[in-house]
Amino acid sequence: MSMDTENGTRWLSEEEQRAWRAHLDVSRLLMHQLERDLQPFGLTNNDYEILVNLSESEDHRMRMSDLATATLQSKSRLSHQITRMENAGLVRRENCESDRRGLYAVLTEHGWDTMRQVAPHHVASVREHFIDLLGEADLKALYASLAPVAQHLRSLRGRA
Amino acid sequence: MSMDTENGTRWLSEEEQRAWRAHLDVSRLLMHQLERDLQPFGLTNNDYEILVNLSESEDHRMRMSDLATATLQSKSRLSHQITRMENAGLVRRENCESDRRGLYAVLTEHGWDTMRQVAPHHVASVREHFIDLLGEADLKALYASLAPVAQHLRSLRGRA
DNA sequence: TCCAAGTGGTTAATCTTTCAACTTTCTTAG
DNA sequence: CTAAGAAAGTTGAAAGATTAACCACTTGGA
Repeated sequence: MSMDTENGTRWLSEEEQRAWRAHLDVSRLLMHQLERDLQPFGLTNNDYEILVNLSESEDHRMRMSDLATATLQSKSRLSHQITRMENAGLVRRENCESDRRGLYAVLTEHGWDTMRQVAPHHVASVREHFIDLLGEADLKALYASLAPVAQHLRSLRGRA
Repeated sequence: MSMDTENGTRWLSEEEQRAWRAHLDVSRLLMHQLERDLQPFGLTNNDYEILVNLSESEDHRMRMSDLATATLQSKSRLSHQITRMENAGLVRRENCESDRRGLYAVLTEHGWDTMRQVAPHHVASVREHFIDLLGEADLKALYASLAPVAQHLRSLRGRA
């Protein structure tokens, strides 16, 4: 059982380094590229993700908290974000009958139209820069590897 | 040759979606977690990455542009970032003899000490939340899959 | 019933990132 | 040798993100 140790630290092996850096680089470069591909439509990655979530929800609406959780943002950040999108006419806030503290973020007509127009381009972008560069076996393996990692990280999310 | 098409768009299959979302989730959750693990040392991921780059460079120094390229940041962002780190005493700017437009970012004593203190914790963090959750085969496969993607994306980086 | 603690969400202040404009120095075509 | 353009870097303002404090409503006991 090797320790690769000097003062007790297990540094990364060559191979581990390479995998780690590849993941890091891809994740940053990819976000950057997707952002650029959305730019012509006047949307950011963040905008788009929210549109997706609302589009896929019952009645095109979601409680602010749920949306925050789904998109991994803080309440505060989401609140600002929704304000901007509201100003852009993509969503509107609506209050919640059953819990008067609560609010829904609701897709507007314009938001829905935008979504329908942009989605195909976005998918194409994801394909071009990621999915289509991987074989089917790669995709399977990738998912199998990363799903547990995501699981682990999500469990840590609720904090200590 | 399936097209999975409706109006010509090749939507993602179940399997593709899953892989894609896994990658997305891991990359965001992971950055978030690493950031949190650096917090006790008063560093951000950004700070840390710059310290790493400088630490690994000849003479603990790097030209601003090279550092910007290496860390995938804009010149402007790096400039601000270095200013902050300069105020924190981690780096200093030094001008370049051979090209009088140029500047070096140089690690200070304090920057180097900080690096030596923090690195072991950071590596532990990377292991705990990523590397050690993957088998050796996973790591190999991951690298093999992602390296070409990174390559592709880097080639697009120089802009249109 | 009442109130203490918890939830849902916003707001203001602060920090970071982006965008566009600018200065200085270098390079190169003529 | 010189002028035009490119490269290196900075700057200030505007946009976005984070933090902490806050208000309004709910809930779960005593």
